[in-house]
Amino acid sequence: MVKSILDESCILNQSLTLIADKWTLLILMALMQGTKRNSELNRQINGISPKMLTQTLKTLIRYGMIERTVYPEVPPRVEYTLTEFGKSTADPLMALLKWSVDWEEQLTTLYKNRQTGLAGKDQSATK
Amino acid sequence: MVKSILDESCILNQSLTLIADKWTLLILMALMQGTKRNSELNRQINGISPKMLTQTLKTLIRYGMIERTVYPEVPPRVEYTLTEFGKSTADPLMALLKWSVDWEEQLTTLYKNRQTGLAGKDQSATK
DNA sequence: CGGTATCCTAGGCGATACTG
DNA sequence: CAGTATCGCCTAGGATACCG
Repeated sequence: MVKSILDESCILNQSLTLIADKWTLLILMALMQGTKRNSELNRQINGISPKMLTQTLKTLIRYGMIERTVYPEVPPRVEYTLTEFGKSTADPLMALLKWSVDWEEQLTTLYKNRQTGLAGKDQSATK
Repeated sequence: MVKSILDESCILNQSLTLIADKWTLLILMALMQGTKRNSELNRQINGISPKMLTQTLKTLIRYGMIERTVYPEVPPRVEYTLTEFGKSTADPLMALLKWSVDWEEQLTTLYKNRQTGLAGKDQSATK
């Protein structure tokens, strides 16, 4: 009997709307290791653009999931740290990581074969 | 020592690209209860449009996460079931559900206050 | 009922350039 | 180095209407 799942689906819907985002999750995951600077995150998160980094960080600050600390130094230094709320995402995130590793083969294959465009679309323009 | 997280971040990136989608996760979650019909899913998943339902189901079939069964009856009946691969998402999904319930208050507040537009934007047009 | 096809708009997101 | 602002593509995804 898993009826409760559907009862909760509304909450799930909300949480997914808020954080079910690739960059959001990747940033949270990266910060699980501890405080990091903007440039570190930029380097470690494969493929994120500076714009999306800053933007997502700001959102996470609004959410109260991370904290921003500015050090008044000459070469400016800003550090980001997880709050307790942010840290609380560790459980689902680790479960997801484990799953990703367990199914790595399928996932990699799917990733490579994933469609750039849409299902029945003409692919002649596949640059 | 959590270095491995970053080493795996590429796989995480891949899996997130594939399934870190609100509707995808909601559908998987709904099917955890067992086989379901199109209309059932449509009813139980809060706010999904028929188009997104069909589209996401098709993607999940391509991924090999669900199976589609057609019953050649007069009022057509089609059922969707999780494959083993699909079922394997139960762990991360349940962890996420638990987290959502644990932090329900914050999430609901954030959800209500979430911005429709962008950060520093003019909100005079907030319809 | 289940699914497809078309239209159409908001906004995600990269690229680029500029401030402190 | 950290961050903002601007432009512009291009896609997600809702609304609507039509087939088997």
